[in-house]
Amino acid sequence: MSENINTWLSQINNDYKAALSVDCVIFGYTDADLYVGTIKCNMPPYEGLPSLVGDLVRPDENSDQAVNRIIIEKTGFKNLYFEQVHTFTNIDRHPLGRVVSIAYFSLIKLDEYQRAESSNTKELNWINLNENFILAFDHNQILEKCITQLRDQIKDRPVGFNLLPKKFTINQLQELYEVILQIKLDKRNFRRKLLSLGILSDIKEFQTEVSHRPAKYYSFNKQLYDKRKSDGFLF
Amino acid sequence: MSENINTWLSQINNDYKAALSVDCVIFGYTDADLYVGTIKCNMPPYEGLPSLVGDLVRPDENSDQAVNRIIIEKTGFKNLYFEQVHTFTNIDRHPLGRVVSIAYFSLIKLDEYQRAESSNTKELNWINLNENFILAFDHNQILEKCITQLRDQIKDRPVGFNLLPKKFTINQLQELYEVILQIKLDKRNFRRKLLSLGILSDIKEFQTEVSHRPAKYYSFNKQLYDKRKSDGFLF
DNA sequence: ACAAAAGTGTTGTCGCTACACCCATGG
DNA sequence: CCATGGGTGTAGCGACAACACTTTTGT
Repeated sequence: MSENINTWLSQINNDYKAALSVDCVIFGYTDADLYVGTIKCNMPPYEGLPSLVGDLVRPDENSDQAVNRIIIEKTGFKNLYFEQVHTFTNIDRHPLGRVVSIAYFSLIKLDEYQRAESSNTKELNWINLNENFILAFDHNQILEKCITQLRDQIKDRPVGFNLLPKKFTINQLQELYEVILQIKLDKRNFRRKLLSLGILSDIKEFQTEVSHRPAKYYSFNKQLYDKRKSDGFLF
Repeated sequence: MSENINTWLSQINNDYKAALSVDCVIFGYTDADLYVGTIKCNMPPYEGLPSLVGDLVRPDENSDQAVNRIIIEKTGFKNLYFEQVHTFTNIDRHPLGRVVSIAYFSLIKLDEYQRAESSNTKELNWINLNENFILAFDHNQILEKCITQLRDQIKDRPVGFNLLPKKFTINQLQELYEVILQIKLDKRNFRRKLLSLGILSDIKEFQTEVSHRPAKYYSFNKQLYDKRKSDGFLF
């Protein structure tokens, strides 16, 4: 930091301060498509446009806590996985003054969201990422960065596992990869690869009430993952 | 953002604001080792400890601009490549109050730094990353995150090229990789791999005044890189 | 002629891709 | 018994790792 405490104390006042906000890119996915959850912006000059879900970070919380709060508020999900992506600091990014925004992404299975959607959760508008659309503020830019990051991450980190229910089938995992990366994967190769990583636990459960051969459920084994990570690499 | 402008306007005052700072992890490398550039902290309770180079972001600049300013101040290098890594927001991370810090990393060849070190650049203390040491504030944590990021990045992005002089030899590039990743690489395989990427230009120049066979200089060809990136993947 | 770093090819292995059919269940 | 998605094996190819000697320059 600066060499002099006094410099600090004086600078830290007034216009050296900024409002701190977080913006969440909440991805929602179905069998076929990837969406982003938005709300309607009511601030000129962006009135009426969709915007990402965000809020100011309160004085008594850090940004992760703020994100957690917002996600619970908007989706009702209490332990959703999320990651910090990038911080946007352009001086004119917000009409009301200097607002710095820390961008996060998260991901949710859309039919679970709809099933869970309860009395008190505010409704999100889901926009299909295959369409073109304009968001308020610099939110298109934020969204782009988050999409890129999500795609990069999923290729060499088990982000996908954090994003699925505790138990899932290999095919569900594959669908998630396909939707995120927008490519078609080979069933056999995908299964072989993922199982060979040795980070999935066979929990000896099967689907029920499906009108076809029931699939085996697996869960993500974090211990094995951490162990393997400390040895060498992964994926 | 929030649904109501008034919410915004009122909240944005007072204790909802934070001081905004950047901290730079300036890596320095030699043939054999990787270092981090530090200054001496004079703020209790961390007085006397080394700390990362950082400063407040001024009201008229964004965080990238602040980083650029700091790097020029401390190293004299005008176009050093740098990247944003992560933002640290814990409420008690700074003794003087709420200071949010955006972490960046950069990288410099140590002998160039020493050669260029001029009258007006403040001196940095270079700490070898193989040693154990304690930094002021949460700077050890910031440093860790930056090291991880640098290692991850270099594996699948041409970060390395941005970090070298405009013209460099393949062996210099290899040394950089070896120092950063802390592994020994095979000369032939490295050369083959890098040349096969097709993003290096042979600039038809050779080392001079070396008492051994002079090496060919290459430069990073950004056009080729961008082209290749838009086709498919890379590395 | 010697020291010092630059530069060069081949072979085995492992992981990825491509591809088509049988299995278990519900209706 | 039919429809639906679950689950399996193999062969060819390409990328990566391992490995030692010759070349060019300065002294």
